[in-house]
Amino acid sequence: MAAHKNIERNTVLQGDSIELMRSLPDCSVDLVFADPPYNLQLKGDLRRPNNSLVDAVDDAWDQFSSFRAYDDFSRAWLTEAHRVLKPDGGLWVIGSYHNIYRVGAVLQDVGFWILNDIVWRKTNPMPNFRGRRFTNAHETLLWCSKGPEARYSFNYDALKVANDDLQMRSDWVIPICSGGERLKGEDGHKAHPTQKPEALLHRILIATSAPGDLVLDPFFGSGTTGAVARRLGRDYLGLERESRYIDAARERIARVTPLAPEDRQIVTPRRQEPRVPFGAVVEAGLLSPGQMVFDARRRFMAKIRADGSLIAADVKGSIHKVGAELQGAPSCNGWTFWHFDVEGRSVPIDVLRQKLRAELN
Amino acid sequence: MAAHKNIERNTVLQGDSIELMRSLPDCSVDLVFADPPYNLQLKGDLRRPNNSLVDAVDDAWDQFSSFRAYDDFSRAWLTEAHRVLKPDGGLWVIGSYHNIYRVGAVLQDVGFWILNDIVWRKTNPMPNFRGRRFTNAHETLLWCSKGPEARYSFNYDALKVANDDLQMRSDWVIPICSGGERLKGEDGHKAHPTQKPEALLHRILIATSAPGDLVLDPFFGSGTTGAVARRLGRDYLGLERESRYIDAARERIARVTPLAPEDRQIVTPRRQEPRVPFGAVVEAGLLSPGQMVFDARRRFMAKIRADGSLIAADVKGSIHKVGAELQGAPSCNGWTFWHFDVEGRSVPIDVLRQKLRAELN
DNA sequence: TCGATAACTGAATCGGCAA
DNA sequence: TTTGCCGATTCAGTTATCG
Repeated sequence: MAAHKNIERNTVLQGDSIELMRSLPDCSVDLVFADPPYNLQLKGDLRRPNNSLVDAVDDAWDQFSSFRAYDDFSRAWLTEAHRVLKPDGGLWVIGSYHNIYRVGAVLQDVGFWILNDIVWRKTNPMPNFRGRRFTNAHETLLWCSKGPEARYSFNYDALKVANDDLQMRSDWVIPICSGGERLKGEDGHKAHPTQKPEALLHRILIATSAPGDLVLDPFFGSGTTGAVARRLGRDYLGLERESRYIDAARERIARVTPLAPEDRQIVTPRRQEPRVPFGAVVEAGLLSPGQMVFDARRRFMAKIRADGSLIAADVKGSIHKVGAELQGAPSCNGWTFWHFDVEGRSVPIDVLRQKLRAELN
Repeated sequence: MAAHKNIERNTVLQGDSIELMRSLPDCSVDLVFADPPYNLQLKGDLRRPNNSLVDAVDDAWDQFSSFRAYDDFSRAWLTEAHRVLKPDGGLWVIGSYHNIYRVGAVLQDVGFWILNDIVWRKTNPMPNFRGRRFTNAHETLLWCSKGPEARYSFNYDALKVANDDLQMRSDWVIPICSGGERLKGEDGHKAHPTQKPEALLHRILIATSAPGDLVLDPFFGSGTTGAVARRLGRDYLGLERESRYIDAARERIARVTPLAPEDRQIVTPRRQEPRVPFGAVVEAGLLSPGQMVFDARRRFMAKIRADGSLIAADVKGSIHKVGAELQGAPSCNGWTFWHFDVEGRSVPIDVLRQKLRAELN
């Protein structure tokens, strides 16, 4: 067996993912997040009805000669991921219908055990311009443990609180990565063709890792995993072949401010409420972990945490629960109770739900 | 090759799905809908495509042998489905994370071409009682053509209209089958463990079949496919092993009232409207040779000639070709690009085509 | 400076028919 | 089998431009 290096944390290694993984020791990472090439098989150009050209993913790294070749590639990196993962660790893989059925079958063959498949429902997908199919409005994530009997970590209560005390479902509604979050090169063009939204990684890391955990991303790309890991106090190790992506990722991660430990804490049990969850408001960046909220008359204050829970003195939980307990009331509608500051004016957080609701539906 | 029977329509055949499919002729069905089992008792059930028995019984019952056995089963029925399907036919398969990645990989291996994966998002899924995973709130459907170059039928316009004039997306929000729709046995218990909602089949049949089409369901179960096919004026052929399910399904389908042909009509696909050449508009005197047409913003002008061609400076040809060349675009729909004056207002020439179409019926 | 409007963009397996 | 032509086809945004 090859000599395995100790892992240096919070770095990006340049090279072939599979070879680099072979240099890592057994059972050394807590979580793997992988966004492998999708093997899109695009033929000609595609134009919008207004004749503009769609900027397709036609990079060499996404080209495979056959399903067989793609399966071999998948088996190679998934085998290494399995070896490198701690016994109680977790694996996440994201893909589309082009590749996820290949990847899913191979990861089962390699020994991983699927815990859930998660659907990322995009609020703003690209339309089907020719009207030949359904709008391809989602991507799929597979969440796995190391084997059928393996233990795994899942912060059930944190997610439930972030989801307004309802169990988090297997379908997640999150916009695609665009606007200010999207990394641009010096030419103003997108720095990476398939940058993932930070909200997606935020939910994944909150759900299935703890502060101090080591997260391996073998297809690091623009470094979304690293950026969110750093913000949430997780360590990361990125593997990436293209130096231009590595440069962009390093710069991006350096700009991230890690949250204070108390702001990334998660809660202990409890429960109830309706649609657009407060956690989504936090994930969307409309409010930030660490930011304060208060009631209309400023008698009570609470601090927002990374999982979408609130904390005030000895009370912690959902926006509803914390509001109720502070008032000594049996219940409370946190959406209308809690406010935040916009240029000195106090505004109920419900406006953010309405804003998000408009986006999500 | 075995002698293949002619297909009797709107019946349920009792027996092993794979064997029964082998008795059907090549290229004889328009659509396959399959809800394959995945809780198989791997005891002598499974046969390879060559009809040999899978030895899952004797092997140590491990993950690998069970996946292999399930793959063999999937390959066998998907191979037959592919053979039996017409060249322009479609395939739908529904499954959950337990089996859909096996099925998806095998159907690609067998030659099917994935057109979309569809997420059936359940509004009322069963909660995760132990709180160890995300609420499993969806199932996955795969929609395929017979191959990468194959044609397929898709009623784009009907779906768009049904969706408030927005393209139908790949995520469908549909409640699970319960209440009055759920078949009950004499004991009051559900008659079938995985009865699918009729709303799901309704959308599938409207989207990818036409009245009179033959729909094959090799795992007929409670007969949802048959019931919806009958209501929508499609023919069905069900295959099912268990006689108790067949009895329930036949009774159920007999109670269905087929829609009147005019009620199952869908919007006329715009692509299928009768073709009207621009020359016919000129011949009908709706526009005159010598008259000028121009684009909406009056950046380009052209003159109509007697043969129904346009001329602008050094460019001449069809309404489409001249529009494309003037814009420097690869193509152009001349009907919507070119306008003419009616009482000072600028109107696309497409209104004249529609007028002519109405006269021609 | 501001509001209205135009232009641009996103992991996309995106024609059919006749000659 | 290949070529050429007809003509059908987009949603939710963000950024840039114009008045």
